[in-house]
Amino acid sequence: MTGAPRAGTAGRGRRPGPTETREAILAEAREMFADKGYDGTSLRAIARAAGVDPALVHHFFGTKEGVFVEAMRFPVDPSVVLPRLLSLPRERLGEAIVRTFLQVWGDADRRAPLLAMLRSAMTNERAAAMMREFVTSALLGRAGAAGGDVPHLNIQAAVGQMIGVMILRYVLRVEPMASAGEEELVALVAPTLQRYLD
Amino acid sequence: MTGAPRAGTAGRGRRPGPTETREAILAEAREMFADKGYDGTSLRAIARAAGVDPALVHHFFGTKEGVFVEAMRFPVDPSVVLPRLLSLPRERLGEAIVRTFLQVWGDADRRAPLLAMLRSAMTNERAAAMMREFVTSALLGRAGAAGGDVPHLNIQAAVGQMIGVMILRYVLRVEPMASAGEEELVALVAPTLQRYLD
DNA sequence: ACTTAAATTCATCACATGATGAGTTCCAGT
DNA sequence: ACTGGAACTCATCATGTGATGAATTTAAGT
Repeated sequence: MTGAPRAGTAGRGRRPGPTETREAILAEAREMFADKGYDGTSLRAIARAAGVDPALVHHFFGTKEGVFVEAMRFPVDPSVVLPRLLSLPRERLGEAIVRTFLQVWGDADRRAPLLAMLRSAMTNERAAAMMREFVTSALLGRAGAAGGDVPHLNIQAAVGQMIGVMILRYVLRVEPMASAGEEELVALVAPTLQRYLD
Repeated sequence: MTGAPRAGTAGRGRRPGPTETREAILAEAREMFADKGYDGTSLRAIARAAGVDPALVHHFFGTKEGVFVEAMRFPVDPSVVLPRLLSLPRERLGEAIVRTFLQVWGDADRRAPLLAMLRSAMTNERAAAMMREFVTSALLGRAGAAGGDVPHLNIQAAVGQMIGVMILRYVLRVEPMASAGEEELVALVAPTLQRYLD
């Protein structure tokens, strides 16, 4: 017997076969950041969840912020979605936006990075800066460039409405907001957006 | 010379004169909780800010949660404000609510506990529970009891709108929302609330 | 004046955190 | 077959965390 490494207690060194550990770590990281925010998530907890030594996380991503940045691949590209929305007939804009939000947030995988961003931005200045930047340049910038005559303040009121609803629905999970149906919510808040953006 | 304690390096034991340290600690705590949320604020940081030994914080409040609870004396009593709002003529409700929000949040001292609550609720389950409870029983309960025929979902949409705006204004501090005037905001979002609550 | 209680610090505990450097095992290109 | 690098763990550091118990000084109650 040539002292083959025990199966259960995989020791040191590279594992045989192809490796997908990096992706596994990222997946766990996304989930934990979404759940606890940047500051509330520890490298070691991520490593533990991925069944891996903390140093490996470091090996792949260098620093905690490195993990965060990689984990934040946005699940919705504004440069794709916004033009599509803006090309719609004006009177259907409100409804289309609400539907888009509900669809993206309704899917756990696409919701995770958004939740992570939102949670982290509340207590971490760096994350807040990212989100501020997103709101101002990705949204306001593009909407303005598209021949928009809508005041920035109005756009932000609309963004605020959506952020608030998402918080009540997915962070605080208050009823009945948490389990309201898509149609119900569209009927309720689409007119609000419509009014802001007219 | 009777080895009188040096003035600068106050040593052990009680300080002469009347004592207001407890309040000082609470004040710093409120500020830090508002700034960083529950998890982001450390007992030691509070103590440092108050110029006091960490153990003293413990002496007064027992545990970190104890500090939080004491620091969260709500600066607005729903059982006072809500009836006043609800007794107004229906068509001025939206405006009155927006004005109330802006007033309370405009004052740094009254804003602090609210910000603390909001920030903490995003990452801390216990704080989230407090806030959920607040939304459901303090708001929905009371509004329902006052002969309100407004669906809960509508009320929550209104709450969401206000939460979202406050986040953009006071947490992310995006412009122009951050420095918009009271009248401007009233004109913008009062009609939204009015529609939800009609 | 004496005694109890409150206010305050000091010295610790046990534990979690992010980071680093070195060692081991395997894969891929030659 | 050899070798460079990638994957992976271990041991360890310095620091920060919430909590506790004892010691000291002052204020209040009698």
